[in-house]
Amino acid sequence: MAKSLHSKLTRRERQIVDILYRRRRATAAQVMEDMVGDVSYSTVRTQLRVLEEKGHVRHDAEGLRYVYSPKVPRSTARRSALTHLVDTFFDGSTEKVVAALLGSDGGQVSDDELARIADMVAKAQDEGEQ
Amino acid sequence: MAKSLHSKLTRRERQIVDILYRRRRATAAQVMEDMVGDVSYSTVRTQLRVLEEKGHVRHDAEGLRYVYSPKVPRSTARRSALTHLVDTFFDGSTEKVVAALLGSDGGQVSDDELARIADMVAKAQDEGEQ
DNA sequence: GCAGATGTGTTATAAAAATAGCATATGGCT
DNA sequence: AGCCATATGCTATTTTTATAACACATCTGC
Repeated sequence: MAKSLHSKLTRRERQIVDILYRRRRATAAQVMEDMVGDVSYSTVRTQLRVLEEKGHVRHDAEGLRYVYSPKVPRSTARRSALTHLVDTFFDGSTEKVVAALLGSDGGQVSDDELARIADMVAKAQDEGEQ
Repeated sequence: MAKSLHSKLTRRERQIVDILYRRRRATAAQVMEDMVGDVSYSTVRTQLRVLEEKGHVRHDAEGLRYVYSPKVPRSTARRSALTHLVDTFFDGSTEKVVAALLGSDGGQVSDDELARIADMVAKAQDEGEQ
């Protein structure tokens, strides 16, 4: 099994990369905005640079400023994270994840809801993955 | 939004706690077995102790030895992790996660498969969550 | 009842991570 | 042209993490 990309990042690094995945791309200033707790701009920049050195992140120089983005494609990271989560918390059971996703109120899944699943899945598939 | 429990753990700590979630409960020796790379028994024990001090893990003294388990209920950690993953990689879209789970071969979802989802969900719900 | 395997308690230390300061460059605005 | 806000480049330092050694306790089989 391919080891998750995950595991090589430190706490802060993970936090930053996650922000980049959410935003797709962001400047140091934007990343800083999204950080919990207060971290100096300088610190964030340093982390981004280190992340780049380690090969986890890249930047495009846009005019003057750097716009950072994760080097690993979102779809790849996604699958990796999903696999890890399913293994760790759901005994490798896809069904259990689906159940957890749908039963977020802790309640039962009605027939109507099942019908909705079909629609959701079909729709998501149509959208095509970036 | 409640911040994920996740974020407070270091890399190794996260790795260890994940092992505990997979196994539900484990001795230091068992945790060591599951660790990637080789880490000494002593190291693992130290980490477990630190995790316990920090309140992430607890142990039951069973006869002589300690059996460790995560302090945060699996179901809670689960939901938290799932939420974080959905937000980070799936734009908060439950549908997209379901699609990713089902389309693991990158292919389309057939009607048969949709029928299977219904079964899976119903089954998972029956099992009831621990 | 003793030797060896398997545990725990405690403490030390090297390595890595997190944080941030200072110097300098650029772009826009008046 | 000069100033200010916003950037980057480089470097230093503190804090945290990760690792493991050593000492002592308990159980097990002979």
